[in-house]
Amino acid sequence: MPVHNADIARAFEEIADLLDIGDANPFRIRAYRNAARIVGELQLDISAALARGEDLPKLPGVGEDLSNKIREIAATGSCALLVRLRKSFPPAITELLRIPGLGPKRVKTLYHELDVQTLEQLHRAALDQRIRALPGFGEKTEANILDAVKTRLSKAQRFKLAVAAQYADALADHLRASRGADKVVVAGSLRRMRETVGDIDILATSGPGGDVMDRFVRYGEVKEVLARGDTRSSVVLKSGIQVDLRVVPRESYGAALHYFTGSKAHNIAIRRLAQDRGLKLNEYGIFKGDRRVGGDTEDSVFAAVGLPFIPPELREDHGEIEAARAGKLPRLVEVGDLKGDLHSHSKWTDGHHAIREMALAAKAHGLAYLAITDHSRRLTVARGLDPQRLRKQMTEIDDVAVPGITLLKGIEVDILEDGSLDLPDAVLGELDLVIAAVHSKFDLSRERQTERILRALDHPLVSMLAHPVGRLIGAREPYDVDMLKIIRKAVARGRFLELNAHPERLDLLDTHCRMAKDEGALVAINSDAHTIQQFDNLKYGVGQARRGWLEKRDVANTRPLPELRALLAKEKPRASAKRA
DNA sequence: GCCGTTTTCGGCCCGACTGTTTTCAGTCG
Repeated sequence: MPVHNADIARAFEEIADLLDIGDANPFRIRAYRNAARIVGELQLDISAALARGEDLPKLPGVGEDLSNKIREIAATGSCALLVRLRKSFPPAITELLRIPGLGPKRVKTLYHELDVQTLEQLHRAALDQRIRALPGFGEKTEANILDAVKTRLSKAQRFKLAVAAQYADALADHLRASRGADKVVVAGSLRRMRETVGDIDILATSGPGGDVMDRFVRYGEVKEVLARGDTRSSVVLKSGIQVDLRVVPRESYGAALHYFTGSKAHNIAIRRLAQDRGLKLNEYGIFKGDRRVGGDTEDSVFAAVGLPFIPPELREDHGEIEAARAGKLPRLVEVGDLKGDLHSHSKWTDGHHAIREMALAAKAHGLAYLAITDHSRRLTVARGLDPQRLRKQMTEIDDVAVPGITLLKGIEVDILEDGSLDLPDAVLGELDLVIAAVHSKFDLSRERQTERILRALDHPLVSMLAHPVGRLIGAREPYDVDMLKIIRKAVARGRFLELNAHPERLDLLDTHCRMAKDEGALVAINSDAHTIQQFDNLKYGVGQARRGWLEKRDVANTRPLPELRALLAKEKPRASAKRA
């Protein structure tokens, strides 16, 4: 059984948790948490690399000791320290740390005084009112614990970006009408365009005497107020999502926005840089001694540590600080760069609108070309097209003339289990582009699934691979594939990789975008629109692309139509020549 | 546990809110 990076990361997290409960040196604990994060986000498959005889790369914050532990876990699946720690505390106890309000100190007390080891025992202890008598606990704390355990036992969740954005935008609008409110902006992981968010962070600036905080906690959607202060409050909305609001003076806007946008790892790295320069950075500004030297804008925060502005999507401490210092930040792709959309559906299969309506909507979104790519026959639930209906559809596309936008004839053709395509070459050859997609047999082994897709990419008529890992966020796991092999095949054969912008897909993943860029692949950011409204989703695809460091030149559909056609033709020596 | 043209020892990001306390520990982001 191979040990994945995630397994190593999980082992380090558990060590950190157990050390935490055991009152270890906080900086030692931090070292393990840092290593867990670094390993968990690493592209390189560690155990595979070690198995090939390669050495571990130098990882920041991972020294000799932790490197040895990584090797140990990669080889054995565990490590001696973890085994030893598990003997000093019951292993399930780390679950208790996930309860909001419970940290290592309280968990330790609960364990020593009440022998609480599991969520169920915690629940029982709270119901029996045994917790309130403990030192440092009280009735209120006990009630909060009981509440938190109940929701935990039901389930905690993350929200999809597009869903959270709806709640956030509505609430931000509500707050903008506050007395004294100046700026109201959504920050946090939403601003960084993460595919899911755990909570919503909103920042407001206000002069004295404003009522932003009052309006916030009295907002009609609020189910519960978790905390209420002058500068910070937290609420839970009826939808279950938590929202934190921070209010700062106007001059602190930039420092607060930077701080509140995160990520945490990025913030820590930037604060270290500030420290190195004898500066102190907090959410109120940049300080030299007691003197405030900046912080009104985010630019001033970066400038204080000698860096250019770093776009929010890059702020994960994934090399953006080093790139900024070297003047090598990417110029990230923007929504306005998109000239067309290469994946959409119509009433012919499972779309909801006619081809003409889709064309008008795409044009209204500023696009110059749109590919109609309905499903192929195997997808019977979508009334997939057989060659006959596909040819009929081509005729209709020829007849639909919407000035200002060009329609391309395409298909989203199923990749069958053996890697062959669901329609004959003859009809595929008549199209402008062919998107190949996996819609069945998601659970093939990594080897077979990868081979299946590689074979499809080798097919001379294929232009692009749709939603490469096939996951549905929160609903279906990605299929197991060797993405590096797939990306390299796409490069070798001149195929595009899709970044499907549908909020439930966002597939390519951000990490795969970066891999694709490094390998020189071309990505196409497509809406996969099934309705005229869904062209709006392109912004989420662009957000994901930006998280993956993609620039305009990395994205195929930023090209004007003639260039795109040339790419499609060049990379597919086919059709006319073949039929001749 | 990591790290270093000011350091191989002594630092390690920084502040807000809650609840239980009478001045602050614990937790969170």
